[in-house]
Amino acid sequence: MGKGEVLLAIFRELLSAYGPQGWWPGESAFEVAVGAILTQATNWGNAARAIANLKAAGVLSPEALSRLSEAEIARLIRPAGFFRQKARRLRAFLGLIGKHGGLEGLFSLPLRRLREELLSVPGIGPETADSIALYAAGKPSFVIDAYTRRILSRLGLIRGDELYEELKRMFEESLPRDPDLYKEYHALLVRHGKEHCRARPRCTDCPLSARCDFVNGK
DNA sequence: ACCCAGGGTCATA
DNA sequence: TATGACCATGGG
Repeated sequence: MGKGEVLLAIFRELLSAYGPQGWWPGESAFEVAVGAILTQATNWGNAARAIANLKAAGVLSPEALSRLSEAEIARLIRPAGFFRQKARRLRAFLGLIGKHGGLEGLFSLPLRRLREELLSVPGIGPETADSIALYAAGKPSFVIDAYTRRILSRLGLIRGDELYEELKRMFEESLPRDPDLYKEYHALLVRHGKEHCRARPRCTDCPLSARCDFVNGK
């Protein structure tokens, strides 16, 4: 079985074990993009509180949020943690949106350019850029995170020290270029990581145990 | 009293 | 290139 087929098989096994994750049910593309920044190194529940605050304040749109100062944004998103940094990052992102005449303009760019533009924003790195491109813009851009790296590493499919872009390329070359597949796969990897593949190995059995080097004592 | 969470940046070496 | 410090809240 080639690596591509293995990755597809793993996807089917995870989907069968956990079911569809229904990730990122934002009411707008902007809300989803804001969520991608707010959830950096932060529990989603905390990011969701911050989003609820923005919504309650009626500023969950590029136009409305742009009228707030950095300090005002910081106050609203406080539950998300790192709130001063994230307020600055949100304002930087708003700057990019303005530069392209709105979110529609930005998201109508070809994926490669959209990714470059997102990465040019201070505070938006590879994972956040891919999360926005995939979950907010609906483009086929696979998201790599710490869970993905750890899971593949435990399965013996990678060494673990590969560069972000390298792992991203591996998934994208192995899978059909389908945004919905990318979304579900990443969400399933996070779900599986939380439940069975923490930093401290303590699992003895899981949906992927047949493939797992750790469980099999290697 | 820890540990951790859907990262990224910057200063060092 | 590669570590370490830093950012900060809330839940388990």
